Amino acid sequence: MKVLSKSSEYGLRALLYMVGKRGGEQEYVSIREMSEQLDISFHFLTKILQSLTQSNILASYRGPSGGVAFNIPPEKIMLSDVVRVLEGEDFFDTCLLGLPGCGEKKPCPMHQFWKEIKAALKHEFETTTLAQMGQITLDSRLRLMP
Amino acid sequence: MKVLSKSSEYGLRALLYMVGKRGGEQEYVSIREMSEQLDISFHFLTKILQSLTQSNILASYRGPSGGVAFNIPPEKIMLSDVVRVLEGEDFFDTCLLGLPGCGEKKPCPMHQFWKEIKAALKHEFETTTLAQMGQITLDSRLRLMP
DNA sequence: CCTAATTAAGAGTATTTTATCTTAATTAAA
DNA sequence: TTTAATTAAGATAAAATACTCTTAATTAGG
Ligand code: SF4
Ligand code: SF4
Repeated sequence: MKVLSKSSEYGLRALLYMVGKRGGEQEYVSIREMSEQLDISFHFLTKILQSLTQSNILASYRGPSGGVAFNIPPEKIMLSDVVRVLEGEDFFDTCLLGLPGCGEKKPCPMHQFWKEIKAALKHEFETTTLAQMGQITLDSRLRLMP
Repeated sequence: MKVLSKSSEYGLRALLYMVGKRGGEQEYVSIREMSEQLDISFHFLTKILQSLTQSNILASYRGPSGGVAFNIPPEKIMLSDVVRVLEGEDFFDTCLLGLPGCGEKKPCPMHQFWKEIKAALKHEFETTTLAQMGQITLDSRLRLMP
């Protein structure tokens, strides 16, 4: 059961790395550094973070000692914000069986159940911030989980 | 959020078609017929059903008026049985962030939540039978949902 | 026995996702 | 002002998934 694409996975890992890193404030974090620390393809990660920059979740700065930084404090960035950018707007609105147009009229026996699961997932993503995720996450997970 | 692969989607749709079809008993249903009625590639569907046959969920019969039939009554086939065959054994055992080895030691803030969601999903799939799904499903869904 | 209808099996193709490579633009610092 | 470090952007390639084609095996019925 693959919930998130590699893009989201890598994107989140990078964002969590950034949360863990910023001791004082808004310093630009090098994408190269992150790609090496997290063992993610540099160019791939660059693109992922680019789209987060274009969505104004991150700000970027080119040139030596450039990188990306939070454009919004991570206490205010919900996981759903990230996922919506990287997975698409309809991420929380799919049919369990992969069929289009979840029909309320004559639902299958899983419809109600799936509806609830989706709502729970959505709610959790919409109420969990990057900062919360970051609390425990940095080296205990990001580096050690292959 | 793509939960099931196309294989599972098509496989389930075919199985539900079969549930809806059998008026009396165990007649072999032609794969060609199903592929046309459900608008699924014949050869692709053949493979999917082949693996269900190899897993003894279905029985097959070659030659004129051959096809596939339930080897087990659909009242006793759980959705999880089908999904485990078509998606793999570890379908219900993945990490939300796509990282391997769900670690109980220092879990991220979503770990417990995701664990519960997974358990709920698993439970629902393990307690819902094909027959239950079939009750309402046949033409109201299978044909009309593109 | 012969033919047509069917599933089985495996090779081959197409599409999507994931990853890499190349070049351009920007910026700090020597 | 030159150089090196960096992100931006787009082309290309590899891998995974989804789908198609070809051939073989099986079986009912003429
Ligand atoms: S009724 Fe079932 S199959 Fe149809 S859209 Fe709802 S969950 Fe999906
Ligand atoms: S702690 Fe979070 S990221 Fe790690 S395995 Fe559990 S759910 Fe996945």
